Amino acid sequence: MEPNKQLPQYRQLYELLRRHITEGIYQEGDILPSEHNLCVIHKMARITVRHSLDDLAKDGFIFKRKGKGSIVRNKPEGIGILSISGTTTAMSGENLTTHIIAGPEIRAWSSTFFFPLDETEKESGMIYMERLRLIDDKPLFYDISFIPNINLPRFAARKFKNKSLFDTLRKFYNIEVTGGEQRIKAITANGKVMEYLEVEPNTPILHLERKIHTNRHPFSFYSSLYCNTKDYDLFGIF
Amino acid sequence: MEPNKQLPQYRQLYELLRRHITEGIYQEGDILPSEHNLCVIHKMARITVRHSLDDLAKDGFIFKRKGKGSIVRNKPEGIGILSISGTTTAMSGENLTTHIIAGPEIRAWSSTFFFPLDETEKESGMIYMERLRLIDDKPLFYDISFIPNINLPRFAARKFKNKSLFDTLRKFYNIEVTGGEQRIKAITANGKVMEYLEVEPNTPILHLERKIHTNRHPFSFYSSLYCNTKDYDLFGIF
DNA sequence: ATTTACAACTTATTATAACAGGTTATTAAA
DNA sequence: TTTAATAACCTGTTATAATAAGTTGTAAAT
Repeated sequence: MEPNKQLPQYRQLYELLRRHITEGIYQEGDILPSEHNLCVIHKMARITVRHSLDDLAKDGFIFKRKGKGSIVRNKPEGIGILSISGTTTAMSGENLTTHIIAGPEIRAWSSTFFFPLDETEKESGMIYMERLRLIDDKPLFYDISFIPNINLPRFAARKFKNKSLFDTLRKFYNIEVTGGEQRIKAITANGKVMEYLEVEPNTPILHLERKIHTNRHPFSFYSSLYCNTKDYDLFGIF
Repeated sequence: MEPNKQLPQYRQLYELLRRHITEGIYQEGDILPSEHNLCVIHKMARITVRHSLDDLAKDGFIFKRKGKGSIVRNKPEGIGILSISGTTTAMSGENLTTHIIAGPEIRAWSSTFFFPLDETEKESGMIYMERLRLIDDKPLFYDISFIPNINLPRFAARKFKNKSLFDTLRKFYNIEVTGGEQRIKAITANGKVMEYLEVEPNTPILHLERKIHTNRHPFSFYSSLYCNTKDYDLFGIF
């Protein structure tokens, strides 16, 4: 139960290298230490190191060339929200703020929810939260979160301003995001979306409905995200 | 050089299981043979089997539960275009047709291409192709492909009607898609997009710009895809 | 000066092994 | 009958090892 045992080794190395890349210790075009060197440095088996590097590649931080090494990528211009990262960590460099519009508060599920729910989730109700993400004080995301109210003591009382929901879940509840599924479509702005994103009627808006899986089975949470892609694109790696 | 050595073992098993799932040999909720059993059946090491299963999970065909097994997923309603698969294979069950609008023909690159190009790509020109994908005779995708004209003999002469570009590249040129990057935004229909997708002006349309990486470094190809998400969502796993 | 051969790196793939911990069904105890 | 312990399965994680194959720089040969 010691804190460094909380995360599996491959995840620890992933987080370390990712931090070194985002902090600029490794820059674009730099070659990371070879897999063998990483083994020696961190006292890990090669397969463990490779697991970390494969995840870094999957998330777009590096690409690998046989016979050469693992090369740090040019950070994509867009927003990495389509990857596993939450929006806050993906935008670390820029002037991103978060505004709480509603909640967190406990509600009952809507009868027409956008993902199928199991009985446990339905019975427990959910924690509802509406947040607005702004870049340089211009609204960009309007995010509605639905979090099943299962063994999350004091959650509704927490403050989320400028904090990543992902980080909060990890830090206080040991919940790791392991993946998820999403539906994406283009809609036109109206009603609340129009109001919060401060756009004209019928502006095209990206709508994502996401189910986010965690390491605490079968705990998932849900997000309905509206994004004004006029100035920023969403960016993803596959 | 024997044909079954062309693909690495983990890829062969991936393709086999994927085919068995899409063909219905394994159905939703079924549990695949355990990793140990797959080892015995296919004479592979466990780590190789796991590589295959991890890829199947990444692409949304199965999910894994510790202590239980690898469970076949309910096929998502939407379109798995955000995964590594091309559109044709992702939609195998439904009435999907492809209509060639322009090309394939050799052109010069536009000076304002949506991804940065290296010198080799610029010098070689590209193969240009416009295709329309229809489901039940209703246009859904309008896809513009840009393929660097590097060592692809007779490519411009090939017929692509109802054939996946991905499959053609794999079959005739041994080019495997290994991943890619994409930018996503919502736009309003106008001009060609409006015409081909048969929508009213200002209909919201999903626009994807994709760079698709292959096993033949540094060969990538590019696609600009417009999608009418009125009746179908795009679906992705992360 | 140019080419070729080779050594020394790298990642890619595969193999075997072990232990931790979740799930399920059976068995034994209450 | 109900409950608790247990065995037998499963995946998750880590470790060590070996071979194949791509890349690069150096040294030898031309």
